[in-house]
Amino acid sequence: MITLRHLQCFAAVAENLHFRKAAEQINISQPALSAQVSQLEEMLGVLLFERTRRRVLPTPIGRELAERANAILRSVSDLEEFAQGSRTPLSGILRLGVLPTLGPYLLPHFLPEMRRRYPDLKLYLREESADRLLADLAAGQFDLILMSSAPATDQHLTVVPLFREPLWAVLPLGHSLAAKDSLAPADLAGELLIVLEVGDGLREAVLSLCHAAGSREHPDFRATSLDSLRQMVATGLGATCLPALYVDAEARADEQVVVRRFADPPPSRSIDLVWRRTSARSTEYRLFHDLIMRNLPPIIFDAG
Amino acid sequence: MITLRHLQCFAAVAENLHFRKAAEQINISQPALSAQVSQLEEMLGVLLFERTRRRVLPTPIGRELAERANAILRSVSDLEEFAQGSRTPLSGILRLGVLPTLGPYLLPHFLPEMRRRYPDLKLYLREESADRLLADLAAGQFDLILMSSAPATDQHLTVVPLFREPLWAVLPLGHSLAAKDSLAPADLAGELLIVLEVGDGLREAVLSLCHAAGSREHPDFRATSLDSLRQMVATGLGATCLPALYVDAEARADEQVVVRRFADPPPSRSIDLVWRRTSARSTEYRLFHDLIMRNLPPIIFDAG
DNA sequence: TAAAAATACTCCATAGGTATTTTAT
DNA sequence: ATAAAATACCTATGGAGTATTTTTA
Repeated sequence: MITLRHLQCFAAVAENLHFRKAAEQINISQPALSAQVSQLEEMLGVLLFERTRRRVLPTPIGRELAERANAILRSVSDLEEFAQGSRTPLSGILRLGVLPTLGPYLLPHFLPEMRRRYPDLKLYLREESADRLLADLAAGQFDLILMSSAPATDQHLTVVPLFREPLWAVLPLGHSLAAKDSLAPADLAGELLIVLEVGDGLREAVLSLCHAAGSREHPDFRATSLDSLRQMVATGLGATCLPALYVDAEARADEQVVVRRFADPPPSRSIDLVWRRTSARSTEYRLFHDLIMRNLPPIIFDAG
Repeated sequence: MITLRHLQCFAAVAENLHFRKAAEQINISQPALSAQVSQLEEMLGVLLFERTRRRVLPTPIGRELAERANAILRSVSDLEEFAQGSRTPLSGILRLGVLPTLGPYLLPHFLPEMRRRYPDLKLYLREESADRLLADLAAGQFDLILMSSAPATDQHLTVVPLFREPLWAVLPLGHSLAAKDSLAPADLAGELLIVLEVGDGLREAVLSLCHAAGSREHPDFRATSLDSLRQMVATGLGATCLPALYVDAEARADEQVVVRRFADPPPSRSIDLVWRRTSARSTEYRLFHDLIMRNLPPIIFDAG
């Protein structure tokens, strides 16, 4: 079997065109070097050098192979160097999974600082439902996920709470509740609330709010995205609750709907950062956590 | 030191995501495999896999490094394969040195068959003077040279005579000797012959002809290429002798000059194939020799 | 004769094997 | 209890060293 040692010896001789000098260069004895080179020639079935006592010359094949050997040795050095470089925190590739109702509204807040502080980090982003996020994290498709209400008891996971994201009431224009500055849950009594089709923390939070307030899920309409939810409210189908980061980014400027906050404590969903307990780079993920927290807009208050 | 074995073991685990299966794949025991992988992790200072008893997952760095490791292993296989392939005769690179007064007129004769029979041969051609050819052959810049009157006594060289190339007389239009069908050297008595500036067998042959015939080198003009020699004859500066392959290719069709052959035996220069005695591939060079000889035009007669 | 590579030989590092333990579900 | 990887320990291959021989200019 060919070893890197063979290639290293071969390359040294090809460079120095002299066995003794080559041996010195790589700090082995000349006989050891000779042995490696002849062994390589034996294995390849090819004469690599013309040897005369005066000079050592690579054969035509030897020249070609020397180039290839050097390329291989360089690749190995590169690999080592890459591994070395990867030890600097938050560099290399990080595959982050995130909820579709969270990613587009949270990420813009911290990505600028992330790029500034960790320019060597390549963030691969994919949006998935909560179920998929957990499954793909477990399967090794994600390194890290951002989700709502992560299962705190799973022994395989490390779950770090980030914050609670408040919900805001979103009403059609001219709705009677629009007159109030802030709402209590009970104000929603009797309302029909449009909720999301699939659960990602929002549906659950809104439903529990309904339960507390004596309001009901709209029997005919469900939405599959926050944008469509807002559109449906705008067309007067009913009211809904939307998460603060979304409201901040998209809904506040929409003049077709009215946005009202809840009186403290508002309904909210929890947002967590989750990784496999066995994952290396936990310390890096903590840095990631800190970076997100530093960049939260004032609309968010801390986890509790 | 990282070895290919390390990379092979690492790649196998990255592929199988299972130590025992990976060990089977590369025919070693599972503990040996584990040892190699942890040793590699130790050396790189990086965790390559997350190990749980249920599953083995590459870390982000591990994924990147696995790709690199695979690339390296592929390169090594390629190298071996290349060496294997190079054992077919006359394939790969062959650096051929040739005289400027010979190459352009001889090569077209055998290159077609060469390409046909040895399509994998890459012929690197460079034209140099005889001195340079010998020096660069000795220095390993050429694998093989085609020259005239190679030094037969040099112990470092293998010299194989190819053929003798006859010289033809080339005269200005209307020259008195143009009336004769073939010339004897003595016919040139009193003529002024234009000769080449540098020696590559031609100058010497022509000068010895002069000596025998009682003619003289032209005192005012010398040429540095066969084409300029012919031009100078065409402008009436004097007569000259040109080698058969050149005459065949270029001078015969020139209506500005008259070409006349010499009676047997004509003046001629010897053409030899030369390589370093220590060179591998001697048998290939013999094949090269045979191929040239098979493709000589009738104008040439064999070496003797 | 001298300079360089190849050979002879000895030694030891380590890759690899078998048996066993550890670990986590 | 089980499945998988890690650990312990032993063996033997072969890489590397020193001393010497061979080769050829």
